[in-house]
Amino acid sequence: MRYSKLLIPTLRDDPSDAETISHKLMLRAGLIRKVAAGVYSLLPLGVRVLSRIEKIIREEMTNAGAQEVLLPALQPSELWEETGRWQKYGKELMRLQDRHNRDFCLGPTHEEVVTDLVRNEVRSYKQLPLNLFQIQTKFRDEIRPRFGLMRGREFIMKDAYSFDADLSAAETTYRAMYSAYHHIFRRVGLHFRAVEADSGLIGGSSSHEFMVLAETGEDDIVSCQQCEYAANMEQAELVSPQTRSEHSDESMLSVSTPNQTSIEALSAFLNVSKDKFLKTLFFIVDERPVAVLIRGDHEVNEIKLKKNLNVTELALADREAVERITKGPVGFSGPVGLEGLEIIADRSVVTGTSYIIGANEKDRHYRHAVVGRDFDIDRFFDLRNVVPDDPCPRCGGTISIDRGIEVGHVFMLGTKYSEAMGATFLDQQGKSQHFVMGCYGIGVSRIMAAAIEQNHDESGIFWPQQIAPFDVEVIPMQEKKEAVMNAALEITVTLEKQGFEVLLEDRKERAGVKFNDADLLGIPFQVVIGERDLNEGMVELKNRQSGEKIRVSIEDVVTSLIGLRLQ
RNA sequence: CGGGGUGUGGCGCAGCUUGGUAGCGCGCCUGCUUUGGGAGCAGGAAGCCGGAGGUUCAAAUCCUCUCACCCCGACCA
Repeated sequence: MRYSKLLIPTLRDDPSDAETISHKLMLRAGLIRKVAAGVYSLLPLGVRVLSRIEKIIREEMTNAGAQEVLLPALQPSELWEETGRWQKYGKELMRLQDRHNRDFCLGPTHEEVVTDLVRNEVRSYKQLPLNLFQIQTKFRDEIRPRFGLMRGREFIMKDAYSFDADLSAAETTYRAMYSAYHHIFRRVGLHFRAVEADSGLIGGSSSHEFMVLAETGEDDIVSCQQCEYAANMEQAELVSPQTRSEHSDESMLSVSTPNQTSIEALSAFLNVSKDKFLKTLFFIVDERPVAVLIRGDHEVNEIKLKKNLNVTELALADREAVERITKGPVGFSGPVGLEGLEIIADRSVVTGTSYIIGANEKDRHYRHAVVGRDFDIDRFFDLRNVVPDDPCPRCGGTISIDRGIEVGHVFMLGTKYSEAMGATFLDQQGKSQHFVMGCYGIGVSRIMAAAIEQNHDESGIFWPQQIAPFDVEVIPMQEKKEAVMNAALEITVTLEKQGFEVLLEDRKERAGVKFNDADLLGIPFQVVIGERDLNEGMVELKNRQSGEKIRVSIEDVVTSLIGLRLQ
């Protein structure tokens, strides 16, 4: 393919509205252009990358026994009413009405549509297992779209839904998908890790996320240095709390702490380490307040809080609510004297231990407040995020916390949707049973962004071979010289015959421009053809990632590249 | 939604404090020269200064309102 015929609008400067590496480079390399916040056009090079990713996904999904369908993006509200998600999905659901004022949404996910399809068409256990997948545009009105393709309001997703006769069959399917996902992410050339995850709004029992390790990731991953344990921070369990017994025989003492409203500030002001404090936070659960106590050096994990309280919605109380509950200003809240609400605490808060707490009074805190003596806690749970000092919940080993980008997610759904929508089949005994379902997502467009996050340098992108927009870029230095251009054409044709996709840099540009753009685009190999070398029958072969350049004879170029190509 | 920031030729920015002819670099078009890591010279095209209202003889600049986008937090592939 000729460069001069392709729309590859590269940019010299970083665009002002991009912050992350992948976002900047996708704009600079002419892969995407923004249309609105979280909405992008994919340009020819972007589409080529995407197609290659899709091809790998299709192959692996098909190998794992799934079959491709294409479900509608436009979906009627009725189906969503059946599962209750028309209400529950909230503002993230892109809703619209047709000319008859009937409600529709643009699908953020397809459990409803696929379950509807299967309940209508599948009657017998003999038709199971069934696993349907599609690669399609999803719509989510994200609270905050960001980082280009990383979190868009419209994005391309591969989603698959499996239907099995019973739990053990469903688990077999789940494992097959889990392993197919490993193949997929290995083939697209990403460094990733599968971690235990929360199942979120989609619901269901067990779930794993596939995380690409990268600084710019939006998730924290907890993983053990010694054993195989790895989990999303949202999910990461904590075993027995570290028991600290700081008994104090002194009675509770009110101290002056003018304007010290944060643990950070208090710790400095009183010269006491943060773990000696107890934070008192208020959450509104089903319109009722709950006080949550947690050590000053810890953070509340809202996912765990929701699970332990067995609710799906909760919110941090606003200033007004806090003042009503504590009868004191925000920033000085404490558990002493609170009435009419449940007080719960993280398990690291230990009965009999003395802490510094808010006094529910402006500019005052209490020292020597002892749990069980000066105030009581109704219930203890695992409520906090893991911190680097915590032991691995499985083996007690050392853990590390890294950033990751979620590119895939597999869920065991069970019968949640089949029950809600009355999707049943007849088993061998002729008895009606609900399908046991699983669902499996991959952020296809996000993989493109994640790949760049992992594969770039100061000059630009270096694509993993398997998903690069082209395999080789052929660069004639003096495109006007007939001999040079002929050699370039000849090499291009020969490579194409060998199955390479080749970008021929035929633009009338200076050498520097071609080199810099080539490095920016990140095609894995560059064949540089210059008059000087050509007179000796040689060309230059450059590996974009390593920067290594070798001189090879024209006859050997193709052979060399075949040797370098990953199968 | 809360907090912070930015909107000026295609891209990156200056000008705004102290109102008075809209500017710079890159890119783009023409020509000549150059040609192995973002060329030089000459000529040229291109901007309702995000939008609306106001103040003023006069607004990119001051005031009010609005919209869009980016970043930090709660959601997720």
